[in-house]
Amino acid sequence: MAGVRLQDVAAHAGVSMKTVSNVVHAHPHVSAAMRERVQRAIDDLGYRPNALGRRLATGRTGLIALAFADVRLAYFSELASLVSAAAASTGAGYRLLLEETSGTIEGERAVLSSSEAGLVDGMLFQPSMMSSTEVAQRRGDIPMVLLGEGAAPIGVDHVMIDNVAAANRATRHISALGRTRIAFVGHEESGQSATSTQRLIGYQQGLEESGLAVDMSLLIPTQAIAPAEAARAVGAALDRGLRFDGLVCRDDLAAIGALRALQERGIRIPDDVAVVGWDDISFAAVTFPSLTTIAPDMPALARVALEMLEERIAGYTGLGRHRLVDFDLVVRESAPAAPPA
Amino acid sequence: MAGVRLQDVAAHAGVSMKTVSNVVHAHPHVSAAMRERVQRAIDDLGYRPNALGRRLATGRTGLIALAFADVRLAYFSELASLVSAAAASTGAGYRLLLEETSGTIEGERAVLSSSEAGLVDGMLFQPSMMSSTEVAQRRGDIPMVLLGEGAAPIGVDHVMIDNVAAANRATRHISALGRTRIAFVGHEESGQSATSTQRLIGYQQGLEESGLAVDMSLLIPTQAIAPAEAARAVGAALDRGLRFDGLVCRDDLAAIGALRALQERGIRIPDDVAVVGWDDISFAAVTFPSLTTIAPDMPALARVALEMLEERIAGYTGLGRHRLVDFDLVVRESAPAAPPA
DNA sequence: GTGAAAGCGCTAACAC
DNA sequence: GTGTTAGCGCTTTCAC
Repeated sequence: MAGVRLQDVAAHAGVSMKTVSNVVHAHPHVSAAMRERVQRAIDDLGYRPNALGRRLATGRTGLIALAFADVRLAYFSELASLVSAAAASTGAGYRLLLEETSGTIEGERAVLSSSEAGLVDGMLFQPSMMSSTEVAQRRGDIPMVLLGEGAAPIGVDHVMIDNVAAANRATRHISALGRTRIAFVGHEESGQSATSTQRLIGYQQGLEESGLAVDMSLLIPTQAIAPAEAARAVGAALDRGLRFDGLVCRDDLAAIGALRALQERGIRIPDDVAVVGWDDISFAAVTFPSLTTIAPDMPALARVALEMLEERIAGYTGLGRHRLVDFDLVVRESAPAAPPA
Repeated sequence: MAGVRLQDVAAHAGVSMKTVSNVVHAHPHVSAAMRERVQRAIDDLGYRPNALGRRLATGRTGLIALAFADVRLAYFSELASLVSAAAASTGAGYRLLLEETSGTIEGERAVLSSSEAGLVDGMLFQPSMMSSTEVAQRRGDIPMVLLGEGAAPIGVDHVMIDNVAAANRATRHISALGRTRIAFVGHEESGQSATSTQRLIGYQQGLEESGLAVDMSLLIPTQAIAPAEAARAVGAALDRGLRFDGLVCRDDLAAIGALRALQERGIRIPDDVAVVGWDDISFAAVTFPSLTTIAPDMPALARVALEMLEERIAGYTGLGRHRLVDFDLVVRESAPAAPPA
């Protein structure tokens, strides 16, 4: 039955609204008899509290926005699922409002400047393009935690993994296999993201620590974050004669594309080229060969981000905190462990 | 500035709330001078209308729930992205609330019986387990459109593709390649879903129409909808001596797993076994070999579902409508087109 | 064209 | 323990 109000239940049970409210909220101080009487009225009428009324009165909506480029990217859908579960199991039982920015600056602006206030209690935002100054300007006063590699404004919390360290580790894993020409694929051709920049720095570090020279010709940029585009770029590089025996990929999507480009040309993985991906998306375990990849501790990331957001929602106004969560290198077939020395 | 109310703007501008409201809503009957004066006050104070107040007053929240098993499944994340875009571009500019059921009956119940009313204007729901009678009982009176293969209660709208026809088509595509032992993989071992049932019927039809006998031993069930599980099941079947030269997969996830199981054993695709998937998820185009697969017209599905939902939200109360959207067979490497006869 | 006032459904402080 | 009542911020009818 729609349109049954707290008022109606109270009238039906012959009590006041407050008493009904007490029963609905399982307040301790209600006599059993009263509780039963009210409950009967609730059931009779099929009463369901109206979320909006409650929310207006309490000022809390129980909703948090999760904003990122595109759910179709496996990394983000896995993040969304984790955050959704973590948010639901929090004390407040938050639900998730999904916001896609399509990775464009316009999309990101739209998400931040949505003219209405108060719809969500807070926001988890992974910018792709927006500078930290613009984030600072545009976010209203909504509690916010930033995800990912971009710099964070001074007052905003931020969670990420140490991308430089991870890329370094991936690169050294390949060099430990005795590979000496290690390429990198998947960074933007122009307008490079903070993510790519950090991973490239780590890659370079890894080469240097392995005693390998950095060779700019081994950098294979792509025009989009998509396997097909990575396949095209790697294929083109191979076809114009570029040779390498190891490949660090900006993400698993690039790795999957690279796998295809290599296999199409009869190049064996890992024998001829060892490949390391990034993100450990679920498909990484079932490609053939399966992908060795950097696995961010996603559950921790979701948890930490949500914890900080809850603190912000609760009123914490300290300076922006910067948290690193762990990562691991998951070793699979595309770049196996080095044989013991 | 937080906490600036319509009231405050009115006071600041020295006008009534109604006038401010008129300006905010770009009402025609406001003098230019007044409009400017009010606008200045809005800007001065940094006023942003509070979503909750508005929603309480209008009764519309501008939110719709999208409920399905798990966003991490590529089919669902692609659906979510499409629906999100379509919803945003609708007149009402709906935003998406993401609800995951984890494909369990408990999860589905939780989504339907969320005790609060009024949070969302309507709901798009793809049940995996719940019977149509239970859906009918549990959905309150919230406007709802069902997605997917399950039967719909009499009063509820429903969109899907013709699964029987699609499975038939997939099967005949393989038989047209001259294959005679065509297996099916990916249906549940027990507690079979409506989805699997319909696809199996179409598979059987396709065999019969191709003059092939149905052989129950060629049915390879899996214990979960996941590539790794399909790889295990197909691998086990091969290892115990099952032989087939064609494979219809319940979905692309099963197909990806099957690809791996076959390749691990040196079986060539499509030469030894032709494989057809289902859903045309983005990875289907970049596996090696790439997947021939059933491609539902997802944009149409999102559009039709949303249209019907909007009509329901607007008050339409007719009987449940049942809409089929188109599908196509996308031919790629894993099961190429038959050579001309 | 602009203003006053009555809700929308609920919560919570305060009184009984 | 239970009832009263004043909001939460906005929309909207109806006067002016």
